[in-house]
Amino acid sequence: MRSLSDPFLTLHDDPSDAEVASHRLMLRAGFIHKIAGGIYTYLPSAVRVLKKIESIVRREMNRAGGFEILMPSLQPGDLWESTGRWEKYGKELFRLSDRHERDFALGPTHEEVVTSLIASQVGSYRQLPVLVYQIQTKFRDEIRPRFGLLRGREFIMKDAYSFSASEEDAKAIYEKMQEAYKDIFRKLGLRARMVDADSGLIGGNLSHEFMIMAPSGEDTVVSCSNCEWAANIEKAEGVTVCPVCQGAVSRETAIEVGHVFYLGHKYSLPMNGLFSDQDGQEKPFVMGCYGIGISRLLACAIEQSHDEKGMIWPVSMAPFQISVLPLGPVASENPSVLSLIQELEGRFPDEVYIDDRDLRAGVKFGDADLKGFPVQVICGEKNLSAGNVEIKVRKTGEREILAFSAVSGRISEILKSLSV
RNA sequence: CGGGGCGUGGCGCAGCCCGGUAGCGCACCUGCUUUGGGAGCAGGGAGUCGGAGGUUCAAAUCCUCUCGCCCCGACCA
Repeated sequence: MRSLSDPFLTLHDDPSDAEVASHRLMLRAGFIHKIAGGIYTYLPSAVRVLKKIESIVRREMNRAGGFEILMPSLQPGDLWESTGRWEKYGKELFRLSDRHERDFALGPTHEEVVTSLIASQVGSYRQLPVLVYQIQTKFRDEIRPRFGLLRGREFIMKDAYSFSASEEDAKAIYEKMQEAYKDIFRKLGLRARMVDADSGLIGGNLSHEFMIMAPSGEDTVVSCSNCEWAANIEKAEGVTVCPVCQGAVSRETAIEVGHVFYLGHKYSLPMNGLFSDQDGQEKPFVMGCYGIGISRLLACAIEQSHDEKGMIWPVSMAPFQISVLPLGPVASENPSVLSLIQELEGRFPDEVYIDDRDLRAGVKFGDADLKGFPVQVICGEKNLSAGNVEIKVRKTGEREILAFSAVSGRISEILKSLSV
């Protein structure tokens, strides 16, 4: 991709209405555009990150035996009546009515829709367990949307739902999903921590959250300095010593990026989600549900990895892995540079961003650091005339001067070393 | 919903207290010079001052109402 054709500008000044790093940097770097409070357009760079997050999530969900579906956002009110949540969900549910005055909701979550789906498709224990998931836009009329993509009224979520014949089977899936989530965050290059959690409006009596430690977090995690125990403060109110090993506990702010719930019969009972068991008896599905905030992860990655100059993307999520900066008027026409670009595009397909704008070096450096692609290839005239180019690693600031022929091989090594 | 703050070209702001018909920096367009860390000169385009009422000869400025946005608290991926 070439920068000349990129219509979305970067900003030199910080936007006045953004406080936290991810919000500020995404506005400055041209990743998002606000249309109303808590509602954003994702611009090309952000979309590329979202697609990368989605593809990692999708791969792990499929590996865990999930089937991808896509349920409607527009949901009939009666469905919500059937579980009592039309009342209980309160003001956070976006409600609307059609031309016949029938009630509808914009889905904030999909337990009702998915339970009615599976109830209609699955009648026998032989068909169980079932794991379905989707990646979709959710709507929640938040009390206070804030911090850009960290708390929006419209956001992208991966939600998965499991249906099992027995409690044991259901707990096995629950544990499998915990492992899948750990894999996902590790592959994304994020440091996440699993903690005991309260299950809130979704319900059930067992749940764990996945937390990204960050000063801008709205949650507080209480954790033991001695063993692995950790919990959301909501769950660990008043706790002064670790309940497992009696060790000392400390508190840290964090951002919730994933949540797994063991639901039991909470939705299957009121909604008549029944199957015939081995003994011919009708029994309710034992359910679980599992969410990951996809668009929130985009913001979290920045919260967890940035400096005063801008974003520092992990290789797995970077909009582009490589940016090429030809400096000066003749560098972008230089035949060696052109063939280097061609070579890079061949070896790293769709991962090369070329800043071929006719701008001063400082502007290009500033934008490259702001956008934070992992490796910068700097083609300045002095190095060019000696047959060399410079490589800079965004994360460490390390620079190397290399012959043209060595560049793409060296970048491969660097990307690999950054990925672990 | 309570408390605080803010709405003036795309972005950041000044002007408001003390009314006189809109200004600065960045960005954008044209030309010349410049070219390894956010260049210089010259010229140019762009704003119903969030909206509606009111006071006044005259309102960005004063008054009333309203809408929106941000931050702090009670909810959540």
